[in-house]
Amino acid sequence: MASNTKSVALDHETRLHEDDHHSLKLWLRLLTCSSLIETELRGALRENFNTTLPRFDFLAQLERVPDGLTMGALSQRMMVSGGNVSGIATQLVKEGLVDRSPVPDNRRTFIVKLTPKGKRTFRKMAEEHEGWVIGMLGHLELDEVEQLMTLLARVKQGALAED
Amino acid sequence: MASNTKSVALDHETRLHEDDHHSLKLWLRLLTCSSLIETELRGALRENFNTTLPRFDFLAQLERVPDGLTMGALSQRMMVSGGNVSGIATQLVKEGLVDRSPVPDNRRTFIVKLTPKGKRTFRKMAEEHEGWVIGMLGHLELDEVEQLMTLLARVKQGALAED
DNA sequence: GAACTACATTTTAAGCTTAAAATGTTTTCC
DNA sequence: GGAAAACATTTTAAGCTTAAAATGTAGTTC
Repeated sequence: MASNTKSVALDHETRLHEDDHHSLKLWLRLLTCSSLIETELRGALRENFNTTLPRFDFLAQLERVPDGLTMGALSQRMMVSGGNVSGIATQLVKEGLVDRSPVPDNRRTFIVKLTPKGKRTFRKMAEEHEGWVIGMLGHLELDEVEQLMTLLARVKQGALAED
Repeated sequence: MASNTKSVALDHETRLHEDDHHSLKLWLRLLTCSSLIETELRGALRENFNTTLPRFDFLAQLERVPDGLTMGALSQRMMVSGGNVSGIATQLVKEGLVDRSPVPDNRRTFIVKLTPKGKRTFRKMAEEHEGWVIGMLGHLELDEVEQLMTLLARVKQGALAED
């Protein structure tokens, strides 16, 4: 017996001091959780589909909006800089998964949308992707998930207010 | 009246469908929260101290351990690849904030530790850093933080089990 | 309508990050 | 003790990411 079930993982939280503020403890636990999940998803996407998380994210946002999105809207939704989206778009267009075309009324803007190939490719990936996420979070009870969603909404609120 | 308090933020969650699995919804809310906080902290570190989050993280881990850490231990705690830590170490050594020296008994390993200058520099940054984090998370009640810590421990557990 | 300002996007330069290969060291195992 | 495996770190190449500058377009204001 005596298998030590206490978590002794080495992660962001290791840097905490006993007397650090609870906000800091919370932040580092949050960061540890998202780092773990992100690393797992990135690896799975690479091994199974030879692609990356930002590319997947890009396609995921577009799949939700059949009429497409402007570069700026996509940048907001992906929570990354405009320049970043620009580069990823260029690649996905070259790979034939995405179409980027000008709009008639405003020559500054471009609309990106999935091509049929992009839709097919994304759907295959999305199915497995969901499975990986459930593999990591599916052990939580439904009421635990609900509590988390509510509490994280409060976190989001506070983080957004800080701008 | 009638100010719409409902969040209409554009973020990772925008890509969700109504009928997506609750695990996926939870993951995207978690990711949105850490993206928001990370972006805020990155910007504040740059504006106030002309430094970056990974550099700060590196120093923070070392400050916790006066005797220093091996490159490998640091890599685990920062949750990034060894090569990544290697590059950051080279910079911080050049800036005089960190000392990287061989250990006598094992010529493969290196121990990194803060220099006095590194300690001073870090402490100045850490104080403000804590303030920024409290600015974003301090509005949560103590019992909300406790619930989050418990629930996120469950998330962490599930994400770790997936290896 | 000319000048100014704001906007949408792309480009650029610098730094972060990873996976994989390379290097050098230590341990294991016959 | 020599070969093979494991280990710790660094290097490399490719891709991600950002802030800031550049480009081109639209709106505003006098």
